[in-house]
Amino acid sequence: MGNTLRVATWNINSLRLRLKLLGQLAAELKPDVICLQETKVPDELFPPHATTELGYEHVAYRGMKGYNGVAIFSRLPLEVLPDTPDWCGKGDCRHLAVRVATPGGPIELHDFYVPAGGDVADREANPKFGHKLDFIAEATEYFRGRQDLKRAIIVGDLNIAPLEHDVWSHKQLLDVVSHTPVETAGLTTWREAGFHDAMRHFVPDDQKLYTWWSYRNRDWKTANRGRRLDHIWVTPDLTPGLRNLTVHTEARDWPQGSDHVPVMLELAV
DNA sequence: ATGGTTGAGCGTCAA
Repeated sequence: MGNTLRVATWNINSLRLRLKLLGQLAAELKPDVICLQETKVPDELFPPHATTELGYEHVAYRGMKGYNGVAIFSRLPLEVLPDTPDWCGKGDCRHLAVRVATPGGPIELHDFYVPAGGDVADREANPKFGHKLDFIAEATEYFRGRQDLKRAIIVGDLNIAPLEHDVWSHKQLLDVVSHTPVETAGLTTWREAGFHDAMRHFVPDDQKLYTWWSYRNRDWKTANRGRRLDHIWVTPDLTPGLRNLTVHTEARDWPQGSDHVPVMLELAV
């Protein structure tokens, strides 16, 4: 009934290396829109036919050499939102916002790749951690300034696992970047600036939910030391339309796969 | 406290 939209998000960790896997994602989940992070490809080297060959006629990307990079593939027409902030003034290709033309009206979609923050959870000792906290604070202020926002979705690798059961061991990860109290509080404050956690809408807070398993565990499935670093948030007006969530865990076993797995939300729009 | 692995692209840096 009505129009449903299937929105997927995936930290692909190199677009060019995993084009075939992107095709597998498209075939298995059949998303209408795919948001990618860590594409690691400068715009001038973006594979020109990658999107149309997969059936996505509309594409937007913002990439740079070596690191970062975001891209959005869509079956529906896209319009890139101009004048989005240059977060922390770094020009580092961590955000892309588009307007997706759905039959039910436009949806504003934000694709984020939040800084990982380095290894030491101290902004004095580790500037990368400070950058992460500053990025979160800027994003919070930006969305606080848009209190009227409706029909909007935030997806991406936010590099923070906010809840106790978003990590394999809450106690053992309290000092580990991605699950420290200052980060989880910061991410929650950002989300509460106007969004609902669409993944936890489907999976209760007391159940484990992961989207990332480190490459450094040889047998990731047995160890199962995962974290929920990837997120999908929606504005409250969209919550009655939430229909289904897929965390495509089997993608962690794809040959030469990413350390993140795709997540897809289906919602009536 | 450390190490474990991966990708970009050729130094290491970032994750």
